[in-house]
Amino acid sequence: MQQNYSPKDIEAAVQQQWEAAQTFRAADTSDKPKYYCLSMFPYPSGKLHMGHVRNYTIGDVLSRYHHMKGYNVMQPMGWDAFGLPAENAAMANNVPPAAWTYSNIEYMKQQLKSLGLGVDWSREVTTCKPDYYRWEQWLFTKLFKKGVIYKKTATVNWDPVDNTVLANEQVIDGRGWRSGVQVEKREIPMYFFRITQYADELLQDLDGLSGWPEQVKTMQANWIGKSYGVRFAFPYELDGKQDKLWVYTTRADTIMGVTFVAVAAEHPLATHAAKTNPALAAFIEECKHGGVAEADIATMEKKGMPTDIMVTHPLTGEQVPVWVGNYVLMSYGEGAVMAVPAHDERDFGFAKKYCLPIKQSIAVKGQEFSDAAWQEWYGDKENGVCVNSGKYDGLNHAQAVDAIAADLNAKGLGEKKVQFRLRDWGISRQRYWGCPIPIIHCPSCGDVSVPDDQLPVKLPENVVPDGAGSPLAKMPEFYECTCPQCGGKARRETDTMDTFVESSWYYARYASPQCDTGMVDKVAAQKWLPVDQYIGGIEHAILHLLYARFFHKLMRDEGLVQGNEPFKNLLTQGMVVAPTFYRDLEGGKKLWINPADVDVEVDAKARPVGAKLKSDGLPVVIGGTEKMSKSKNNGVDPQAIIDEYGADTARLFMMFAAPPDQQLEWSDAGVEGSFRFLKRVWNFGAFIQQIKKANPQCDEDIQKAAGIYGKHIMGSPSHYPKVARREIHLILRQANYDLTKQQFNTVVSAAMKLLNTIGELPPHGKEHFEIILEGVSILLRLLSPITPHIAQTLWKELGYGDNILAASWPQVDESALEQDEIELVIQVNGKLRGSLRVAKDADKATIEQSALAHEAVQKHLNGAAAKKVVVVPGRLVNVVA
RNA sequence: GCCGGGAUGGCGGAAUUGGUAGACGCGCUGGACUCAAAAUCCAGUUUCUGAAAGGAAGUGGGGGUUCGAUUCCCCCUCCCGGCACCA
Repeated sequence: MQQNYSPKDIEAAVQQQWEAAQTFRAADTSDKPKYYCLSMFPYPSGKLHMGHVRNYTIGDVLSRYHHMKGYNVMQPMGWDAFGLPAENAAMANNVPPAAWTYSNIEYMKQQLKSLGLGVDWSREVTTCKPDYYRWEQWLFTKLFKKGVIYKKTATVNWDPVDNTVLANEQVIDGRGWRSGVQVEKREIPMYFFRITQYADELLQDLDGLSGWPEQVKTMQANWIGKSYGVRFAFPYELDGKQDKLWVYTTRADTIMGVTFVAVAAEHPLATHAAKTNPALAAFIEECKHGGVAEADIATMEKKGMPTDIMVTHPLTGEQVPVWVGNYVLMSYGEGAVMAVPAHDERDFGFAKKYCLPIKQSIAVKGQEFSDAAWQEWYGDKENGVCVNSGKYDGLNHAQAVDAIAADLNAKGLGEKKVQFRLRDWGISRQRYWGCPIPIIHCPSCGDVSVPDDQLPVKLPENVVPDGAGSPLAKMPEFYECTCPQCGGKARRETDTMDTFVESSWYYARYASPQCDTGMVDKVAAQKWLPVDQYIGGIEHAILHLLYARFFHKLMRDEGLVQGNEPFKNLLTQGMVVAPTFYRDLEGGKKLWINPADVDVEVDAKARPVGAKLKSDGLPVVIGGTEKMSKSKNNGVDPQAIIDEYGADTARLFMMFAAPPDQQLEWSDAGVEGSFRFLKRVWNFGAFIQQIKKANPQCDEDIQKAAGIYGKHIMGSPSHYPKVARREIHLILRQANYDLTKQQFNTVVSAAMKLLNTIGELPPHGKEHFEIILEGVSILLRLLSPITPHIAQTLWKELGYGDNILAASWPQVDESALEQDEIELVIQVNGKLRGSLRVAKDADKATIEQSALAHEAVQKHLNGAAAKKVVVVPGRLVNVVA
C-alpha cells in the first residue's frame, strides 16, 4: 500500500478490476430482488458538465448502496442523441450532425467511465440509431391507425427572412436569432398525440405515486388543469345567417355581469369583421407579430379592438359587443371568452383601459364594491353571492353555477363541461436531425402510414443543414416514393418528431436494448419495469415526465408493458450554480470571465470586497450566483477536477456540498476540503495497516506499532472505548436514517465524524484496536457508494475482503447505544438555563423535583413558585415561571 | 402573468419533523513543526455586551397559535425552476 493517497493510480486500477469482473452487468435471471436505477440520459453536447456529474453520482450512490443491500441492480446509460444543438454545430463547423454527435458520444463515454460509475454498458442505447428509432416509428404507425395520432394545424414561430420555423429558444425579444427580424405566428399542419384522451388518467394516477416529490405532482396536476365549468353560446345573426359564439367559463355564476366578449385574432368572427374594417385588419396583423411562447403572451400589454358585431346574452337577451383581444388564445378552449370586468382581474384592467362598462353581479357581505376595494374580493368564490342577477340573487357560487347551467341547457345554449388545460401534443418538427415521421402522402389515398416491412424510414446521416427549412424537403431521393396502398407516386413526410418522443420510452428499451423483434422484449420489460428510482433535473418536472408517463400508458395499451406508471420513485436534483464575474464593454455588453481566472479579495471578516483578473491584476465586477452556463462563462469543467483530484473527490464534493434536491454552489475550496478528507482516510488506513503488520493479537505489539508512528494520527486520548463505540453506532444510525431520506450530504458528515471519533481513540491495546477496526469497516462501507475507489482499495488492503460491494451493509448494534444515565435540558420559560443528569428510567415526578431544585431554575424563579412544569421524556424540562 | 420551490453565521449547509439553533465542512484568527514556505497537526470562531462568570438578541420582513416555533397559520419582499419547438 502506497504511503501517499494517489487517486490516479488507485482509480484506474479499481476501474480495471470492475471491468474485468463485469461487476455491473445486470443479470436478467437472478434470485435477488431487482433494483432498476435510472438517471436521465445525457444529450451528447460535447463534454460532460457538472449537472451530469451530479446526476450520475446520485444515481451511482443509490445503485451501489442497493447493490450492497443485496439487490440485483441495473444501472444503464445511453444518449438522447437527436436535437437542435447538433444542427447548430453542423452549421457552425460544416460537419454533419451525425458525425458531430457520434464523436461527442465517444468522448463523453470515456468521461463517464472515468467517474467510476457502475453502469452496465452492454445496455447502451443511442436514440439517433435506426435500431432504436425504428420502434418509435412502428408505434407511431400503430397509434396513427388507432386515431391516437391525428393531423391538425398549429401555430409556430415563423422567420420571414430565413423562411424557417423557429424554436422558442431561437426567438429573442420577438426576433429571429439569426435574421434579427421580427417573427410571425404562422399556422402549419402537424401531427398530434391525443394526450388529452389520457388527461384524467394522468391526473388520477398521480395519487398512486407515493415515491414522487409532492411539488412535482402538484405541478403536473396544475399543468393538466382539470376544471369544472360551463360551455355556452352567445347567439348572433351575421349576413342573415343564425350562428352561435361558444365560450367556456369556470365562473358561470358571474354570467349576469358580462359586458363584452373577447375573441382571438384568428377567430372566424374577427376575420369576418376585418373584411370591412381596415383598422381591425391592421390590428389583427399586429397580433401576428411576436412569438408563441405563453410567458411572452401572458406578460405582454393587453390590447384589443372592437368589431361591429354584437351577440345576444343567452340569459338576459341583451346585446353584447364582440372585441378582438391579443390575450385570447385560439388554441385554448373555444378561442373566445366572456368578459366580466367586475369579477375578473384581467377583464377589469381591459375594461378600464377601453372604458367598457363594469357590472357588479357578485357581492360579499359587509364589503363595498368599488374600484379601490375591487382587488380584495373581486373573484371571491367562497363568500360571494349573486346580486343584480334577477332570479339568481342570493345564490352562492355552486348554487348559481347549477341553476345557470340548467337554464342554459333548457335553452339548448350550453351545458356543464369538464375541461383540461392540457393540450394535445404536437410532435411535427420542420428539422433535419430527428426521427422521420413514417407517413406517406398519396394524392389519391391521403396520409398513409409506412408498412412494418418498410421500417425504419432511415434518416440520411451525411447532410449539413443550412438554416433555411428542412434539408429533407430538398432531397428528392428522400421524399420521392410510392404509395404503399395504391402503388402510385407519392411524397414522403419530411418533418421529424419532437425529440421528447425518444426520451419518452428509452427507460423501457433498456430492459432489452438489442431486441430486434419489437419495441421491447415483453419478458424482460416485465422483469425490470417499473424503474425503481429515477433521477434527473427539476427542470423536467412537467414536460418530460408527463410525456414519459403518457407513453407508458400508450405502450401498456399496446400490450407491451404492464403496470400504469413507469417511475416508482423520483428524485429531482437541483442545479449546479457558480459565481459570475464580468467587465462592462462598450455598447452595454458584458465580457463574462470564468471564476477560475479571478482572484476574490476579502476583508478581515472574510467578506468579499472585490475581485481581480489573475492575468492583468485589474478589477472585475462580481455578478450574481447563477446556473453554470456557457453564456455566463461560469462553468467549471469536471474533467479538470477529475484530473487534479480524482473522481472520488469530485463525487464526494458533489454529495457533500448540498442535499441532492437543492441547488449546489460550486466551491474550489470545498473541493480541496473533500480531497483533504480522503487524504486523512487514506493516511489513517496506512496507519492501521502498519499496526496490523505487527502482531494484532498482542497488546504490546499493537502499542509498539502505534509507537512507530510516533503518535496516533489525531486527537487526544479522551475517549473510553465504551463511549467511542456508542458514538460510532450513533453516527451509523444517523447515516442509515439519512440514506433512507436520500440526504447524502449528512451521510458524508457522518463519515467525517466517524473518522474524527475513531481517530481520537488511541490504539493502546487490543480492546481499543478492535473498536477502531470495527469503526474503519463501517467507515469504508459508508463511503463505498460515494467514493468507491478509495473504499474498495482500503477494504482490500486492510484485509476486510476482496470486494467491498459484496460486503453487507453495516447494521447498528443497539446494545452499544444503551446508557444508564441521560442528560436532560433545563429550560425556564422556554430558554435554556442548564442541564440535568438523571437515571434513564427516572419517573416524571423525580425529574420535576430535581429540575426545580436546580440552581439556575431557583435563580430565575427568584423565590416564586413555578406555574407549570413541562417534562418531555428523554429530552427536556421546561419550567414556566 | 400563471404554476412550483427557496431564504438559517463570513460561506455551503445541519437540526431524526413542535423540544439544547448553527452538527459536518470551508474560510478566517492564533499556536506547534520549519531557516522559511507549503503541507500537516492543535485551539478558537453567530452577533452585541462583559476582564470573566454571565446577560441580551438571533433562522428574509411583519403579525398570530403554543409552556416552547427554523419547523404550524396569515400577510409581504427578494431569488430560482417551468410555461408546451432548449434538452
